Amino acid sequence: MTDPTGRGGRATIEDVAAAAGVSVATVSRALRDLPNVASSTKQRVTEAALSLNYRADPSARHLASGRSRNVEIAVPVLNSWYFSEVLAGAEAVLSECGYSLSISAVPTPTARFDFVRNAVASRHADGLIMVDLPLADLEIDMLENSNLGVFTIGFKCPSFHSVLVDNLAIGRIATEHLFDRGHRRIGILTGQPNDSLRFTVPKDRAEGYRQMLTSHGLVADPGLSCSGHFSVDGGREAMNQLLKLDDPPTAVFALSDEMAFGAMAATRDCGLTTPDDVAIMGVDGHYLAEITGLTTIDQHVGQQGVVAARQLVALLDGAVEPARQIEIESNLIVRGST
Amino acid sequence: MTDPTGRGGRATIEDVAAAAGVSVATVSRALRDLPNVASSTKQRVTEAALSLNYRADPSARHLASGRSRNVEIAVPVLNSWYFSEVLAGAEAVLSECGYSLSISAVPTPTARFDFVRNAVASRHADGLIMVDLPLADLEIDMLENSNLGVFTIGFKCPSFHSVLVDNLAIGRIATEHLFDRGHRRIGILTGQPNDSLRFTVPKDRAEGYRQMLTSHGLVADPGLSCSGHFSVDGGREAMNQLLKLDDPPTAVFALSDEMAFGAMAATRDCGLTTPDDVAIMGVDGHYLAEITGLTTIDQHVGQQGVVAARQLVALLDGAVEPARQIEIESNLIVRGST
DNA sequence: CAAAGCGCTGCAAGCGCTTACATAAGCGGG
DNA sequence: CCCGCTTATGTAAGCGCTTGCAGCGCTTTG
Repeated sequence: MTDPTGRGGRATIEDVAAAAGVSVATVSRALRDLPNVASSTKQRVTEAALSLNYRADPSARHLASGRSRNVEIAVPVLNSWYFSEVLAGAEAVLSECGYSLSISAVPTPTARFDFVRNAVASRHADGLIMVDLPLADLEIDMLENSNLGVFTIGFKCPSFHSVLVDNLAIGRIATEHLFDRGHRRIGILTGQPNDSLRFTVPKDRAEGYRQMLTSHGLVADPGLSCSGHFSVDGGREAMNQLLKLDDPPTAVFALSDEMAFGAMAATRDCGLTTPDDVAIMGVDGHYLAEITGLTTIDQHVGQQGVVAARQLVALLDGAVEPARQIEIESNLIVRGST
Repeated sequence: MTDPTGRGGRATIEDVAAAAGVSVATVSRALRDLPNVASSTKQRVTEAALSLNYRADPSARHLASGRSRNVEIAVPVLNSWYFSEVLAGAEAVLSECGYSLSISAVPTPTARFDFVRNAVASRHADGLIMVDLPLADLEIDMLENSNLGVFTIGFKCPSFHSVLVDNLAIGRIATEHLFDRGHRRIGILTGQPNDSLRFTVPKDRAEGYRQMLTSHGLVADPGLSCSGHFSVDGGREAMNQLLKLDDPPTAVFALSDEMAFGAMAATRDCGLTTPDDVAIMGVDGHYLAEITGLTTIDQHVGQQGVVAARQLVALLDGAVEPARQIEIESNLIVRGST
């Protein structure tokens, strides 16, 4: 088993062919379960491949067939709960389907442009999954002309398939929940207005919030809205702003769980308690929301990665025409913070 | 710019050669800054490549040169703060150095074996980074005979280069800190004894804890030690055990921040407060430790990924012989929980 | 019984690069 | 002025696969 070929444990298709007493073409066909291979031959080849620990070279395969069986996933940052959850979901499906997964962190518009251009030009992947990276027109153009399979997660792009949550509904459900709890002064911690990432997400959720207030005959008080970075610190700072008000809100809707964590910390630092002095809720279904008692709206992040990967594989394997837009359901989880 | 070649935006080296009026060999050399290319020629080639948006096909390059300029990183799970932090650090360095990054989740010993075998046989990467995945002898054998560059993070493996923290010291420092705070009944939340992942980590940290107690003339009371899964829930359950004791510890050393989060939740659920009723500290430098006021030992996880990647690139590029074992410093961060 | 069809296999031409090796200039010294 | 050396470029042989096509032996059919 240890290095039978003397080439670093690596056997080529020719070694297998020699061992099985057939041509390389037959080996290739047998190992890929193509038709027109006698079952006795297939068995001999399979055994030879197994005993040589043969695995087809992905690069050679790519070069010859035009398909790399690799997909690349781009996220704004890697060290974030949200994106690692997506990654985990996608990886599970892709490895299961025999695809390899490359990752890239794409933190700026420039990096995004370079990423797209490189993906199109180098063609090292058959498909792309872009997570929370709204594309510029030029980038869309390049991708459209590239015959790469493209899926987006977290933002809509008419040219490509996408996996989405209904952020409008999320905003409404959250606000409704706080309203049901008796709150009438409901604040909101939104994302940075000109945040280059997660573009439409905060906008839509905030819009849902406004809609729900309106439908209850309330008006969205701009004074109760504070924007910060989509992060723990952003939430903390924004919350501090709201708590400084003469008449602060009795409940706050944070647009992400991490912002909500920050808000809870800010609240605690001011000597206030949750939910008595101020109720707080977030969105995401963060794994620490349970432990911190945070009410949240679970948007099944891992599932988004799973679905996108599954559909992308279907697209690349040409089995079925996958749905162009898939909505992942989200659901309210009520905990102590409200 | 949009699809000048009519081939999905993809130009080959031949297109560039034609555009620059030279042979493909010259293009290849010019674009890789090899010597013996006239600077005028190099410029013409560079311009042609730019205007065609040419990027060498990585697979063709791999096939021809034997080097893939790809590294693969294997982690037990992807959706975990720790591993995503490592990933982020490694990705930043690798992409900077022109390497692509493939990832694999390797949750079981079987998966690990398959991963190693596949990496060796398919040879799709030049190098491997194994994070917290102690290798079996057979796997070490395969890798040794494979001329893949191998780096390990979080565990020692004499055959390969590794990036480590001094877990013994971490255990000592943590215990010392609690001792300094006046605690004499110091409990510990350790990892599962037969946890197939993060093998030696809990063992070493617990050993440091014991050493420090001993050096202060105390004995490690086995009754104050409780093992659970290296996770929030694991910490919570283990802490619940300790709190049920007739004479519970006044301070608890959790072997990871996530366990500490669980422990804090358990404490709160019992109506006790931190640090007055029981002090708690963790290890990691988790991004939510600050917000939760958790005293921790920052082990600079992202930095571990950075260093491993940087050294691996040096190894693969053959520039310098990288150090075989690199220790990342860790430092105590004192917060409200103690 | 010849022709046609089918199942299985081999041959060989690439896929887009890299890299030995060959070749062609240009240049200075004997 | 020729030889040998250096420098710049081209030629072509792969790298390890896939795949269109041809070919072989059989069975089926008119």
